[in-house]
Amino acid sequence: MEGKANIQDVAKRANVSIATVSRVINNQGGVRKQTEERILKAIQELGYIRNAAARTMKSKDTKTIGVIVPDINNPFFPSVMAGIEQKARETGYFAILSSTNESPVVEQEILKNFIERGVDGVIITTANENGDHLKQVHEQGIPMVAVDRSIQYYDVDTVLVDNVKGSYQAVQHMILQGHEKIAIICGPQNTTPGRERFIGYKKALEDYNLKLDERYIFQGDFGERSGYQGAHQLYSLDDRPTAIFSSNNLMTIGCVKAVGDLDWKLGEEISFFGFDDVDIATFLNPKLSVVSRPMHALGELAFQLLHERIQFKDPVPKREYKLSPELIIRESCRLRYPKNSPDGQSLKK
Amino acid sequence: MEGKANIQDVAKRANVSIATVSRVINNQGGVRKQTEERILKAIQELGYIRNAAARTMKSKDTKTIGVIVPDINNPFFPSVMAGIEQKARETGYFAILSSTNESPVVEQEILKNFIERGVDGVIITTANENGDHLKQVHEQGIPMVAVDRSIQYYDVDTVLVDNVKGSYQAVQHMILQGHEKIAIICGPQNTTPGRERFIGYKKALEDYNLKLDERYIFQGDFGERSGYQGAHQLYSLDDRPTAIFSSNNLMTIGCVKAVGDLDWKLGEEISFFGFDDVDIATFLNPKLSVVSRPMHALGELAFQLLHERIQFKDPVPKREYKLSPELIIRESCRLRYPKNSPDGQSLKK
DNA sequence: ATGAAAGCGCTAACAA
DNA sequence: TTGTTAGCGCTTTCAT
Repeated sequence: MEGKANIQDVAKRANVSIATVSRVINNQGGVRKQTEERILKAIQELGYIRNAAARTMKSKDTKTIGVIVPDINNPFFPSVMAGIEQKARETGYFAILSSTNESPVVEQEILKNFIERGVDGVIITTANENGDHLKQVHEQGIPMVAVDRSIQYYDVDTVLVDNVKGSYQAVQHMILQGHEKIAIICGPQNTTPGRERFIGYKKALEDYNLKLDERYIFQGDFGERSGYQGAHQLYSLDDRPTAIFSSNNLMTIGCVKAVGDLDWKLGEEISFFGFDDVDIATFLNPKLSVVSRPMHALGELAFQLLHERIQFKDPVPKREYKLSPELIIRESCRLRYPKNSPDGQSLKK
Repeated sequence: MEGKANIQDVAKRANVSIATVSRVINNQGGVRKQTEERILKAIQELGYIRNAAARTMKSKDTKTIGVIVPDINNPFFPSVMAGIEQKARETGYFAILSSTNESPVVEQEILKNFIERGVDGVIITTANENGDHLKQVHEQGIPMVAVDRSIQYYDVDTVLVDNVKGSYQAVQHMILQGHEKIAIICGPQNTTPGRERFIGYKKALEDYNLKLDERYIFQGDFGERSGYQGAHQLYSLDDRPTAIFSSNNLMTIGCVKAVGDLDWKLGEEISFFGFDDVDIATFLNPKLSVVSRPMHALGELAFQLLHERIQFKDPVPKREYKLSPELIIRESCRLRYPKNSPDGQSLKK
């Protein structure tokens, strides 16, 4: 039983033809009970496992989907992946995962590899929103859905988080707490999340008649270090902000670290709101308030859309979903003027 | 160029035979420059991508390895995976990843799927150290290496972290700081890491002539909740410990949370050492001292061993590596008796 | 330097 | 109910 038994071997041992063996392997019925048992036994004894490559050559589909994420070390993605995998498994699909390390070149390679392997579809958070390199997938007629980052030049189903809404609500919350000098630590403006979270911030200020103050806008890069620098820079201002909104998890960590190092009293001298929940949020005193994204749901929905595309190849027009993030109000954003503006509503436009 | 061009199409368009096309695809040389260019052009125009399934049927190997981890949401695994992936890519291999959610049943399915796909090897952190279900891999002659958790009934190359050493050193450090009442929050004793970390603890106590005190041993399950409960239970003791060693990251988080809730002064009334570094470690005051595992190196080594097995099918005897963890001394473990025992050495056996 | 042809292991249409 | 057989797309001798 060492090595590789094939369908022939099984057929021989069970004294039937390979066609019959194939029938029982695929549960197609139409095989006498007795025969089936004999075959099953042979399979058992031989330790036979069917060769997917050979199968794929005939039946075309692989029941496999490819998943590409940019950074496996960012906890956001494993969570999304878990959602995808679960749904996939339930539906009889198998997900193969790969991480690009934010490199478009690597992404290209992986994509090609996926195509070679004949994946039935791909779910991707691209490292290059431009999307030229995704053309090949399109051309091979392989369904695709984008998660968290949209794709510019191709119409693909997309599942996003409503970044604008999330940051709008966070900033709104701060405003209603009485804050007027609200700073933002931005993400890169050439990424969708970076741009959108900034837009939400601006919109909230505008809606409440607060003017945008350049001094309170720090341009970060989604990395921890830039969050740290951001807090330092804001602290160095003569007229310091009373609240900070950080655009992602890593910058939140850096920012909070800096606030601690500066002995800037969190929740008292400086209120805080972050985009994306982080482990440390509940360990700090006060606990961090954050915008939380529905990661698992994102993954589930992505798979669902993909699966529909795989089943019905009809050219349904592109669909785009925006899931709402949730505000988790903890303790890091406190009333600015507890005496003067008890409900904050007085500020409302 | 829509759909699926195959080698035939390319051959036709370039006015050559499929054999010649195959030669250029695989860089086998022996093709006139001019012809090659014509073929390359045809490939380009047709958007041809070779069919891996068909290729595998002939040439046997897939240049693919399968990686199985138990919990993709535990940050330890993505780090290990990153190490594997990097090394694999460098070597021309492709890694497909899958997570079992600690379910032996799912693990079984994934394994079968990997075999069907003809992976050249598998790297696994099994959800079931018993290993019976790994027999099939063995029988198919597919090389395998175990990471972080060993496998009982089969001889496979194994890459572990020296858990005993790590916890020994951590506890030793506490002892040298003057602590005598040192508690441990254990992991499950039916897992290698759980057992070994407990052994290191016991050994350290023994070497320094401290007796094991049942009251200071709390049996956890590697989950955050049990860490929380552990700290509570230890706090409830009349004769409280002066130091706690936590056996893994999640329990560390729970434990520290409880210590905070109990207002048990960390670093003063209660010293602390944890196994595995955690994000929150440097956010607490005092900062947490921890045992840190070389995750990336673990992954790299695992791939390297696997690759050797794949290349040289000779039955080299099983190899087992234990990488040393590192002590990261921060601030959570302080001198117990700064006056009486300035260097702690006096305690030494 | 190039081509013809034999399979790899499987599925599915057609026969019996 | 079961068997025969024609490929799927590719790699790889063996000829030419």
